Amino acid sequence: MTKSDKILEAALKLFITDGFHGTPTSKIAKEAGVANGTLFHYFSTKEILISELYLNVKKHLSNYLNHNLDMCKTTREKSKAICTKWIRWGIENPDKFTFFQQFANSPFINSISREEGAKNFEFAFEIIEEGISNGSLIDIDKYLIISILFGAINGLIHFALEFPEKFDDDYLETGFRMLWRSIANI
Amino acid sequence: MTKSDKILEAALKLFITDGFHGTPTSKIAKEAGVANGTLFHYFSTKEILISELYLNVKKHLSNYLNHNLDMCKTTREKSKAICTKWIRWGIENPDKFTFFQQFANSPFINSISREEGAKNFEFAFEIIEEGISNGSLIDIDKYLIISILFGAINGLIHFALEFPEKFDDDYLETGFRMLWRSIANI
DNA sequence: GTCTATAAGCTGATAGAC
DNA sequence: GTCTATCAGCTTATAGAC
Repeated sequence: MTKSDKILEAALKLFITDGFHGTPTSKIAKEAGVANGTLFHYFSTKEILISELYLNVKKHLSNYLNHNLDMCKTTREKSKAICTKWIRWGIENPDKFTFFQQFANSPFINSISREEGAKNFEFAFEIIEEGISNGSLIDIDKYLIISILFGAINGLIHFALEFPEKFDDDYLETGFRMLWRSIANI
Repeated sequence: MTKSDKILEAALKLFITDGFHGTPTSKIAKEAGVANGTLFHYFSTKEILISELYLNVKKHLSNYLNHNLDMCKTTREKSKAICTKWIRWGIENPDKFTFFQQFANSPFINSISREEGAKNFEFAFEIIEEGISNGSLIDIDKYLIISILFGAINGLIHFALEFPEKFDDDYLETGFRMLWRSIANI
């Protein structure tokens, strides 16, 4: 593990407990086991460190969602794969999930363009588009479908993180059935 | 408007653009048109100021949701009233909504107990319970229903704030129909 | 209650040796 | 690339006059 990775890992851990501004760079360096100056060698400002961490986590999620996705044929299968994987990702990576939510609801997100935000997630939009044109999804704005889906998935992850004993395959089944009923054209 | 209210108003405005730690108390006082010391006369620490603001906003939302709710009879009517009002509240109070989201996803929320978080929203849980027992809602954990609903409503508000021209009565109709289909027992 | 003045402590970032 | 030493500026909070 490179020093750069150690710094990002330490930052993630501290950010979710103390917040962005509440975490001094000195503390990040200490937690990462590197000198203060080393941090600024890799990330010239604190803000750059934060956005690189965000891009990192976003990439990690999109890779996770994309994995083996081409094995699914119908819109429903693809949607199910994405939704359940997303929830799994949240449960398996609670720190990354929390950071993602924190960042998405922080003023930092404004410094990132909408294109950059949607980058690596084009495949999700394509699936929604495909579903609308083949008639399996209701015919409304694809961004609206994504917004609702995204919000509901966050809700499912929040619940499962709060009550871990209730999380199992059944939970994923039930959860997806609820999501699907809200967007399916039936 | 009291000085105390002016301080809270200024804090809300600054927090959503600069973040909690990114907003100095001196700036809040200046924006509110009061002296630095006056701020600490009303709120002995910055943290207390932040949580009081949160309780304030939460109360504002719950009052908004509760208004004339007893005119609704069925579970569906009550649910619809709450969901559409919640979305309206978000559109009419974008600053409060943004602050609420920011706070809910910040480390500050951890200093507040779950009971305190759910306070003033007991009526929503009661409606869900009622719906489950009278068979109009699917029979799953009420906290799960709330989590999904809450997430999806946030998604609907986010979308409407981003594309204000798409927000109208039709939007609320379509939005609620989607939410209802996911939780209704049909 | 409201203000001004102030301090102790911390923060992001730099300089320069190795 | 990595470290130590250091600073200039800002931050929360207090003290005390009015």
